[in-house]
Amino acid sequence: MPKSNIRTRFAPSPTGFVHIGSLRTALFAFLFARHNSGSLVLRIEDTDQNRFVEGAVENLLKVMAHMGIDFDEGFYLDAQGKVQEKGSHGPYLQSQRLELYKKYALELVKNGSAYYCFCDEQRLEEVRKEQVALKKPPMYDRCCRKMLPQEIETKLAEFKAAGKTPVIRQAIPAEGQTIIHDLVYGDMNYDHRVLDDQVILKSDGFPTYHLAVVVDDHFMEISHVIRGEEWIPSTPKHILLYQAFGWAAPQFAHVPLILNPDKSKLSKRQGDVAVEDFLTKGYLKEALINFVAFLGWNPKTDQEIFSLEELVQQFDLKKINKSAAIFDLTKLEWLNSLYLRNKPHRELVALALPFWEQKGINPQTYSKDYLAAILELDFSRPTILSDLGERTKYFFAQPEYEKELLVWKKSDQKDAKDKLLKLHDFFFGLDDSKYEKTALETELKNFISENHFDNGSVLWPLRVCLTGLPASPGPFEITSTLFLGLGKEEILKRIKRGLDKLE
RNA sequence: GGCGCUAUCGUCUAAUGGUUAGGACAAGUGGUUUUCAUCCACUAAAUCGGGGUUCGAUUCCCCGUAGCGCUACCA
Repeated sequence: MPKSNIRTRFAPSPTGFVHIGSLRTALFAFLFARHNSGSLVLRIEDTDQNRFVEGAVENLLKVMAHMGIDFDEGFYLDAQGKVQEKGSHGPYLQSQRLELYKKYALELVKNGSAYYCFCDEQRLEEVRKEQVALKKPPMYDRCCRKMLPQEIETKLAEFKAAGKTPVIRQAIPAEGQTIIHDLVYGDMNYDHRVLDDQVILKSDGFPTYHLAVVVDDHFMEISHVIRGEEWIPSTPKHILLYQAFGWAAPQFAHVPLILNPDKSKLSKRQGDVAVEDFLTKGYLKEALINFVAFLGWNPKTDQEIFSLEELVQQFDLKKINKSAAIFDLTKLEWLNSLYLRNKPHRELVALALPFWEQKGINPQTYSKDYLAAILELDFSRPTILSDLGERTKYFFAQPEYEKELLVWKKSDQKDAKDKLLKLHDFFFGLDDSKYEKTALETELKNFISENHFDNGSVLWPLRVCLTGLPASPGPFEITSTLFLGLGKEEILKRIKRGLDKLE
């Protein structure tokens, strides 16, 4: 596929799980790249050594691949499931780019856009305390920025002798302002006086986000930065860094936050935020993608159901809205049930296997046709797959239930027993060829009308002794399906069991 | 505290300088049905407040209010 010059990236930190917000940012970047025939780069921002989680990249790749999001550069999983790197702008792991950051931090020091800071944590803390007490915004007081060249030399030597490394801070211009031209939010103006002299190179030799993101986006030739709204306040610092380097800044598109139902920033604590959690609960990737895409974006039409391909076709940064969206599960559940209902049942079997196994059922011992048939008649019910095992367990084993359940609301125990007896005879005498669903329905309905029975008086007890449940799919389809999987004997056995209960 | 962003039914959102402010989910009611679900029909539900500009503002501007974000050698 011919590529345009549009290059965007997804740059998560390796926290070990994929946050719903991350998924949405990744999705938007992916959609934007694909819609414009651009490239999508995956970069891992592991500059905080304390945060690195083993296996995080592998997990991320797995989840993204499952969701249908793939990257042109960065990392991928090989046939053995091992993490591999690809692309001509690497390395794509920030911890492997340390020399680069250091080099460019020093370049800024040389041209006066950054400076060494020798202040220790204790002093910074005191300054901060004082400022807060005076109700002033807590910012670095730029103490080291005023140092003379000789002082700096002395301090540097002192630090070296003590085996310490000073940090490097960005020197924000004292005056003026920086305007962000955001593709989503429009123009935003920041006065330089409110910008802090941020640390850009830490004493452990790692860069902070601000330096790393600028250096990497520049050298990875990123044309569009798509990231969360929480980054807006530090964007002017990034723009200033680009200027200090003499580099052209990319375009910025900040996307609105996703909120908890209580309107705080979506976080763990308040329920699941990890994509993996939704997947293990049995949410379909299609539903998740569709749902997450509509958090902060919509096509400006009435269409609500979108495949990933359709999203790629219609995606437009201009259609992203500015206000944060609450992450409310009810619509996800609806979407999920919709996708579940529309999914080919044979395809669903593979997805359903683990949920049966959870219930102690071994689905492998049954035919695929039977499993598919079970899903087919269960399909109008579930919103997620996780309760599938519980709901369909009567297809695998005799159900347990109270005898009272056998009695239809408009009938009595004696009648129930009578009907079950007649049903037993009916099924006993029914030819195997008549167990097909529609044929069975015709036969049973004839049987009922010929005998002048009420539908309910017959169908209710039948349904109950087959399922043991107060609510289930219809009796014709259940009987027919049971016949397919467990045979006529099992049906007769369950009716007999109902009769025994009524003795 | 400072800076910034945001503001339409409960939720996701559409629309417009003049409309009965639209759709979807959820809710409620009714129909279909042996049960639940599905399906169908219907109902209720919103422009944060105050000022401007204008013949006319929900829409444009200002102020306020509220919510949120940022304010680390985290990202």
